[in-house]
Amino acid sequence: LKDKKKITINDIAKKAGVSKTAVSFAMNDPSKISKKTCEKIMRISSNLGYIPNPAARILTTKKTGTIGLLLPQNIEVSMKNPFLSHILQGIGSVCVDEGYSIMIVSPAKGNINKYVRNAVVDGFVAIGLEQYMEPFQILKDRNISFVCIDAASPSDIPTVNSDDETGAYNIMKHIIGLGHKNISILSFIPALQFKEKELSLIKNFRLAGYNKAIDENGMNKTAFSIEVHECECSYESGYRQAEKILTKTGRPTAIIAMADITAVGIISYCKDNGIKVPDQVSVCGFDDILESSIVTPALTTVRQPVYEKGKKAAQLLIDQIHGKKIAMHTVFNTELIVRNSTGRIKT
Amino acid sequence: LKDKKKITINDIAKKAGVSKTAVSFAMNDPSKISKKTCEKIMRISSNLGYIPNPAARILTTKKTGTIGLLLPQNIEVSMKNPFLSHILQGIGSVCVDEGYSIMIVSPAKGNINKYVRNAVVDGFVAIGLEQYMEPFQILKDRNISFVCIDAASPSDIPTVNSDDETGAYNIMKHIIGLGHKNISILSFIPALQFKEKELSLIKNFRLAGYNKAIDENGMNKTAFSIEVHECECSYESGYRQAEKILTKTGRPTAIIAMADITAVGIISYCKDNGIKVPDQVSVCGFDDILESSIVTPALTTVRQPVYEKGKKAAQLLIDQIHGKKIAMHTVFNTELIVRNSTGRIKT
DNA sequence: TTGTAAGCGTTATCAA
DNA sequence: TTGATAACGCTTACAA
Repeated sequence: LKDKKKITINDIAKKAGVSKTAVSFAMNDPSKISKKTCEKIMRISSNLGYIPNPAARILTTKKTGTIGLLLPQNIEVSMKNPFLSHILQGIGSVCVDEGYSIMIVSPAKGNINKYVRNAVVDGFVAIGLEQYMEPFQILKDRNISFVCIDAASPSDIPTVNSDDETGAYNIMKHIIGLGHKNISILSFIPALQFKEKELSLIKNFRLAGYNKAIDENGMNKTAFSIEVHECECSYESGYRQAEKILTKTGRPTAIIAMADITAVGIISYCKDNGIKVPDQVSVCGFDDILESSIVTPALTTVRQPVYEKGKKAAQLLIDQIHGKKIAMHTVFNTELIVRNSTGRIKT
Repeated sequence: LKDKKKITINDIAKKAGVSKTAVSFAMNDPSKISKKTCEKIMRISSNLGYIPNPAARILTTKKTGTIGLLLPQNIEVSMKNPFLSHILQGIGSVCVDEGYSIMIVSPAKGNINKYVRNAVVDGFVAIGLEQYMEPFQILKDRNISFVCIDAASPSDIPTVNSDDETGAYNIMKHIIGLGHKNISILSFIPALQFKEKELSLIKNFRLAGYNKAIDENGMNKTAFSIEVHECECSYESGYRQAEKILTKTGRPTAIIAMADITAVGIISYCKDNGIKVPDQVSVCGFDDILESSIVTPALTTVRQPVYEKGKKAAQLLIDQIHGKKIAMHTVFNTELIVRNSTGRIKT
């Protein structure tokens, strides 16, 4: 840690009375040297505890054996949403098979560009990264492979998405069908700065889906009172937002969250404050994470294959790194899951 | 991605008619060159989209700006336990402030040593890593800083632990106090291979705690029927284990899991199969994750400060990397949280 | 089979 | 303020 000097390939070569080449071969491709030499080298390097310097190796091989997961929100905030756990499980399932490690690259000290630049990875899976965002250009400049999840990069970059608009449409249709007209939507907080304007597309697709359901309903649009709030995707934020929304007069009879974990927070607030779900307020979400089926009442939501999205993105990325031809745009279907947190409006 | 050749510091130097040194200064410490030169260099490198090669930089600076999180189980399995989300949030909270990225280092292709060797990091936070395990020696050989969570490394390595024995003691005392005598314990699955023998200390500490409560109870030990099963820390495994345990004759009246997520899976199994918790079987866990207070009935458990453990470990690691003197062994207290999933045995 | 030597792309040293 | 030049530690043609 302190004094003990780091052992290098030179030390081993010297001690073994061979060249650096021999040592390198012994470590990487023993077939290229005699068994005897190899054994001697391995014995010595083992005794001295020689570990090849990873950075030096990467500098020449140009292979890191790790992929980056690029997140628009800082890691602490990101991990508050179990959505990310499922993404990570999906990515992980591929990495375990393919032999890659995962590096989480996200804003720190109010800056993400630096970390995108410096990450020692072979490629990135990026969540919610649009082409207007700075990291997008950095990845281009780095000339590195990447795959986008939940983004609409209409460029030469592979994307993995869910059919957000249809999912949103279906759940709003469900809510309207239950007679709700006073509805609060809990949307996302804009993450990375845009060069141009605000147009987080996943959010817009969902809003479009919600609106479509309202428009198609046949009723006069003015019959509805729809409010959109921005909310961090976390249990605590859902809880707090519920307090804000539900203590006002003229409170909504239904809350549609864009993330299940937010909806779970809302349900907890209701429980703690004697508000009956769904009798007094219907609550629903988006994702279908584990927590949604655990909570009581179980959450009505739009299921999207989160694990599969992570898995698909990672597989695409690694195939791309390996120089394979890959599909450019993958869209997964969603499914409306009706459980017990939504119900017909009481008159 | 394909042909477009990577732009290096040489390209910029040539184009700007300056030395590599000047370019390096412009990127890293503009105060060392004239404003005019700097601007010219920055303009050119911006136009060409120059990003310094991270590996090359690290090779000379010997600083990576990332810390490794070393997990004994593969990432997919590890992420099934929300425990890890909380650890990551804690580590993340420090990294956001200190400007570090996180790399997850875990077994892949049935091998972890390779990844521990090759990880480009400034240090590690290791979970459940005992000194008898191979990665421990690799970290030593790498001469790299590391901090262990949930391990008893009685060496010169800093550790962060909970008082597992007391926590386990308290919950077993609670269960015994409710009259239970036929009890199943769901322990961990051994992860990394040991050089010597199996002695995952966190597991042993907890078992010791459970046993202590039984011994102190004053009753004849033969009055008890205690079974210990090994179980992966996941919802699904809990669910499946519940099926195995609860469909046997002479089934236990109480199940003590060493992880909350396992207990949550058990409760779900019971719900799905008409087994009343806690009337027919009491269920409790360890950790106190978010899911434990969401599930119905809410889970009786031992709270340990998971987030704080991650935070503390990361802070210790980064302080150590920065050359500060740090505390060697941190132990957090636990707290028995009695909720509704445990109850007095029905006669 | 083994060794020499040339990169790899930075940063750091030290004159100029 | 600048710019050669020497590390940094490894891999890999190419020679021997």
